[in-house]
Amino acid sequence: MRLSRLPLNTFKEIPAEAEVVSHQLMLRAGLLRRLASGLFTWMPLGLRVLRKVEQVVREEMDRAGAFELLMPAVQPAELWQESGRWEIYGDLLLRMQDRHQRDFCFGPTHEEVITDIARRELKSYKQLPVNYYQIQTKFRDEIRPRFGVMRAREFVMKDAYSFHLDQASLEDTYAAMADAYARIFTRLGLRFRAVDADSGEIGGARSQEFHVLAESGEDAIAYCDADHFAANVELAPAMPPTEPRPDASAPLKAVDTPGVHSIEDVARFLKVKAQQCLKTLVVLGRDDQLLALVLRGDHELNTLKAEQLPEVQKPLTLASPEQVMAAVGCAPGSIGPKDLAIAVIVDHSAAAAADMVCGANTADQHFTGFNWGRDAAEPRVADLRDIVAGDPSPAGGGPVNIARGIEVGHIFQLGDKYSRSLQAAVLDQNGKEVAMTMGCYGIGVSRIVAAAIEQNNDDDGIIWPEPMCPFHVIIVSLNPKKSESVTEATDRLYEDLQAVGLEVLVDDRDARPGVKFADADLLGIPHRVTIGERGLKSDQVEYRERRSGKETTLALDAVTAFFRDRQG
RNA sequence: CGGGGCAUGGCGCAGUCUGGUAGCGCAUCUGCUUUGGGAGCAGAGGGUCGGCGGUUCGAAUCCGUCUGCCCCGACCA
Repeated sequence: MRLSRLPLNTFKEIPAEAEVVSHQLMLRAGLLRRLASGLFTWMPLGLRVLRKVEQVVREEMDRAGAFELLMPAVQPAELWQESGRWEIYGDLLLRMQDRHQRDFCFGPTHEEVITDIARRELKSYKQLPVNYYQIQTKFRDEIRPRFGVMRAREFVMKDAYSFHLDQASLEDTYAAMADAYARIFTRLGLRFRAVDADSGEIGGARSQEFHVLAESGEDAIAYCDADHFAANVELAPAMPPTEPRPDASAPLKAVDTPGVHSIEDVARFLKVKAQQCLKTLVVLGRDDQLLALVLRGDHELNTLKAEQLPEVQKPLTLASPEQVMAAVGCAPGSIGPKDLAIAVIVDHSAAAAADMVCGANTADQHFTGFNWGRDAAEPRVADLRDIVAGDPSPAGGGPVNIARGIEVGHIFQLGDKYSRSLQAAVLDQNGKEVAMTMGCYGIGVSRIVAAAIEQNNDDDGIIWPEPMCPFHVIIVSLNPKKSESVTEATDRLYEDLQAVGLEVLVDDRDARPGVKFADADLLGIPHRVTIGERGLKSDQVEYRERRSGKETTLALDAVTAFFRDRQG
C-alpha cells in the first residue's frame, strides 16, 4: 500500500475524548474514528489489524473442530421471551420494532439463536458433540461506553456454543477451547493469563477468563507461578491464617476520637497501622435485618464472597447511615463488634488478630486493645475479603502476586439453562429425550486490538506484536520527488519484499523525513527500511526495528534476503 | 442510573467572571526556500460559538431549557 494514496491523518495532539493510551493511539494513528458514543469506524489500517486477529481466531477455532456459521445480528423478541431474557436483560438490550410493530433486538449475544438452531438441527446423540462459532458484530447498550474500542457498544466478538449429550463431553470441549484460546493469544504475541472466574449472569458450573496483562487493565488477577494458581481477585479464596491468634496483651480501653471515622483517619489519629484496626461494614441481610461484616482495616470487602453468605441480601447493599443509626445507635464511622446489637460475621484474618482498634458504637469513640473471646464472643468467621499480594496461594505453592489484566476471552460451562428453556433436546441411546448440555466461549476480537496496544506501546506510539501488525514493513522513502534513484530503489524493494510474502507499506509521500519517521513510529510497523540518497550512493539502506529501536545498515541488494532469513 | 465536568473552523485550546463586529497553535490550500526525526517565510480558505427560548440597543459571554460528549461508581468480550 502506498501512503501517497491512502488518506491517512495522524495527529500530534492527543484527542481530548481519549482517556486510555490505546484509544489515544488508535485515534492519533488514524486507525479508528468515532461516530457516536461507543460506535466506531475501523479505518483501513485499523481494519487490517482487526482482520488479522479474526483470522488467527478463525484458524484456531477451525483447528479445534468448531464450525463457523453466521447468525443474524437482529433477533426476534419471541426467542428472548422464550428464554426469559427479554425481561431480565434490561436496558443493555437494544430493542427495536419493524414496520409491522413486531419487536426485535440487536443481538448482544447469541445463546437464543444458536439454541434455536440446535433444536431444529440436532435430533440425535449421534450428532453430538458439536461446536458452532461465528465472528460477528454485537451491540450492548452499555451504560457507560469508554476507552474507545475496549468497551464499545458495538463490537466484534467471536462467540462459540457447543452442544453435548452429557457433562463429560462438555468438559472435553471446554478443555479443547481452553487450549485453543491459549494458542490464539500465544500466536497473537500477547502476554496473557487464564484465570478462574465468576460465571456471572450467564450462570453455569465452571468458567475461565483470559486476560491480556496490562497495567491499565480493569481487572485484578491473583496468581502464583509456583503452583499455576490463577484467579480473578473477585473469586480467589483468601486462605485463613495458619498462625494461631496471639494472646491478648492489651487492656480494652475506650478513647475519644472526635471526628475520626475512616480507617485511614483512625490509623493516623491513633498512630497505628491499618491492619491493627477492624473495619465494620453494615449491610442489608435477609428479611431486612442488618448485618455487620468485620474486616481488617487494610483489607477490602469482596462483594461476591459476601453475597455467597446465606444471611446477606443479594445484591450486596450497604446500609444507609439512617438504617445504621436506627439499628445500633451510632453512625457508620464508629461501629465496632463489641456489644453490637446486630449479627456479626468476621473475616478470617480479622478474627485471627489481637489487640485491635475498633469503633465503640458511641459517637466519636473507639476502643483500643479489643480482643475476640475476651471483649466479644468468638465470632462466626468466613472468607470475606479480596486476596492481596503476598497471601498464600490456595494451591499451596507460596505467596501470590497480583497483576492487572484486560479480559479478552471467557469460556463457560453453561449446562442446560438454555436447552431447557428453549427445549433443545436430542434422543439418547435409549431413545429417551434429554436436554443438551451446553458450553459457550467468547473472545472480544475488537477488544484484543486495544488490549494489544495497551500492552505494547511507548512514547512514540504503537508497537504491534508482529502477528497482528497492519503491515510487516514500512519503506520510508526520503525525498522521492527529488531523487530518481530513491524512487527507483523504493519501487524495486516494494515489489521484491511483496514477492517474498511480506505486507509492505511505502511512505512515498512528499513530506519531510521527520514527519515520515514520526508516523512510522506512531503506526507501530515492526520493521522500517529507510531509503535515502545519502545511503544509496554506496548502495545502502537503513533498517530499524520498531520495538528495540536498533538500527543497522544493509546493502540494498541484501534487504530481501534479510527479511527472508528472518522469516525462517 | 447517581455524582462531577465539558460543548467555540477537521484536531487541541483562549475568549465567558466584567455583554460591544470571533482569536491562537496544529492540520488544509498556493508560492518561494528547505529536506535523515513532526521546517521557515508570505499569503489563502474554512466557524449560524451544541439546539431552542428569554433578558438587552447589542449575547460565544447573562438567565431558562433541551441535547450531545467526557470522567468517577454498580455490569461485561
